[in-house]
Amino acid sequence: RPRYNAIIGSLCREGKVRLAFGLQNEMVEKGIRPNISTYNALMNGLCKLGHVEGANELLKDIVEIGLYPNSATYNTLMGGHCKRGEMEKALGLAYTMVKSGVQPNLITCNILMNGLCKGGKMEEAKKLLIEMWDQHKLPDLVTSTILIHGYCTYGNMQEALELWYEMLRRGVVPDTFAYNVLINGFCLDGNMRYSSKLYGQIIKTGLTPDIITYNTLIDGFCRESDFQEACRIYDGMLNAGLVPD
RNA sequence: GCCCUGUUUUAGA
Repeated sequence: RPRYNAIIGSLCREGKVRLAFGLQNEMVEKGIRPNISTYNALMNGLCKLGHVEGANELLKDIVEIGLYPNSATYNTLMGGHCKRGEMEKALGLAYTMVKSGVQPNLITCNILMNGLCKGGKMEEAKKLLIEMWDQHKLPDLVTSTILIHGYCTYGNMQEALELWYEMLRRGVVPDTFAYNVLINGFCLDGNMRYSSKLYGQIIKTGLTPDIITYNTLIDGFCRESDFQEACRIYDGMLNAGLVPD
């Protein structure tokens, strides 16, 4: 069963939901009962395609079968609503979740945080962050990256930097993903000196810049009409053994 | 090694 779930999970992540449902049928035919993780994966696939109502129907099936929705079940649905900007529904689900005796976890918070930031509700996001501290759900790298991305998107680089340093002070270690977010923020801000500095930091800390790091920098230099530097970055990318996408 | 959260580029309307 775990093997089926793993395959169904990755199919759903790629949006091949039809195939995933086919595999689920195959499981049943072989007498393997799909468990909650199987259904969570399928719900995730539907949500990724924007079919949140389909995922909701699946939730009803889950309960009818006698399976118990867990935190991943609710998190998946909440993420689907957040992606459509339906924050009220997402928050309503958080309430349903608690009422059903399922504890929201850090991922629940991160999903809500992302929904708020993407919707431009940075004040609400800040409130959620405070509430997380109160509930002893310490923000992790993902939480911080979401908030930093939010501030970068709205051009508030000083707030983004403050959060970055606050995160470092807490001993959270950024990965290439997090660096990419901040680099992009400075690129959008036209501050290629800082972007380049951060690129250097990635390497200095023993991390590896990825294709997105390079794409971001190339785009940043092109926006500044510094095509010479953009080409140098491009060459650096090839030297690093990466293939342009 | 079963499921859920964070990053780049995207014309027109």
